[in-house]
Amino acid sequence: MSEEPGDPRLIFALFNEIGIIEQLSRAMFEARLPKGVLVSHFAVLNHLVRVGDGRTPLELATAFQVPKTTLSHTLALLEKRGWIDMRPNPDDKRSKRVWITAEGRAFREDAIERLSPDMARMAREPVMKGVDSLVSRLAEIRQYLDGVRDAQ
Amino acid sequence: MSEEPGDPRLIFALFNEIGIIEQLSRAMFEARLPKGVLVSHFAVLNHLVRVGDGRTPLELATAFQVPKTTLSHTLALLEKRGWIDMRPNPDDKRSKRVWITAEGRAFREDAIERLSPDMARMAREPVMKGVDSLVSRLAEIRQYLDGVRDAQ
DNA sequence: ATCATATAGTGCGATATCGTATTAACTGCA
DNA sequence: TGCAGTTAATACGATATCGCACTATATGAT
Repeated sequence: MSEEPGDPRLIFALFNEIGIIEQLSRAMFEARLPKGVLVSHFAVLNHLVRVGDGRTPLELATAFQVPKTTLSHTLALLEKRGWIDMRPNPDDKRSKRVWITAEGRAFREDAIERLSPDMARMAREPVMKGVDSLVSRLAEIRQYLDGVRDAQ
Repeated sequence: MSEEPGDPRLIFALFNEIGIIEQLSRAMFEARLPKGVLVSHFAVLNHLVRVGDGRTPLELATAFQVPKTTLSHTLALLEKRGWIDMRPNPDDKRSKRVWITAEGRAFREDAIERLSPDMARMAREPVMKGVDSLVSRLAEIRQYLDGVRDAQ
């Protein structure tokens, strides 16, 4: 009656494919972004627009699942470039809140313009057919992994 | 008659999920590996065993889709730790061939032992049901991206 | 055979990522 | 209220990643 257990090697294979695709997509994105701008930079700005700004650094680190020191570094860079403002968090004096500036928004829009042709081209490829269910599937796995991690 | 084009935002979402899962899985793997050993180190040793050693550094860099300077750095570390040998390539005096040592094999086996319980546990999770078709799907996309990249 | 061009690997410098430790502020309980 | 333990952010140091440039060697055209 119990479920047939899957092959552990398939889990290895899954993360292997994901690692290589991550590598390829990152290289592809960064080839389109202006020199010196990495996906990690763009991702923060994009998140601030899509999810809304006024987040704390820790909230952002959790969202991206990166150590908070990594995010601290990224935020310092974005602030130096004038793309975000970090202001004190009135609710917690240890903390801050991150706001995207007009320049940050403009940069993000420009970056999306640069990336869109590739995205649109890929979206038309037969290999991407039914990608919505693939994304759902990956989202489930991501949520599961999130949960496992939090449980540690 | 033409195919309905997919939504470019789904492609963004796809790479976003993949990026986060990569981050999570890497953190999880590295938590199990001995201190100072990264997934990038393990991946090279694993590849040398699975695909066979005697590869050139460039072949390895291509397999992992990382810049050759990155791999050069990794190989230097693995050699310093005694896990690989780099010998001249008799077919091309510019080049080298990479051989895994007995210590390298032993380390890889030990690493797999450390990782296996997690893999086995995940393989039993309902969320991983049908993961074989997911892996196939990702492999197709990876191959497509490889091709696009080579065409540049 | 010569030479222009391409390729394999690495040195170097810039930056990213991450773990550890530190500081300041918060929280909960005596 | 006071204090112990927790938490948010960051400084710092170690290492990873990557682009650029360089050297040695290979290749292909004449």
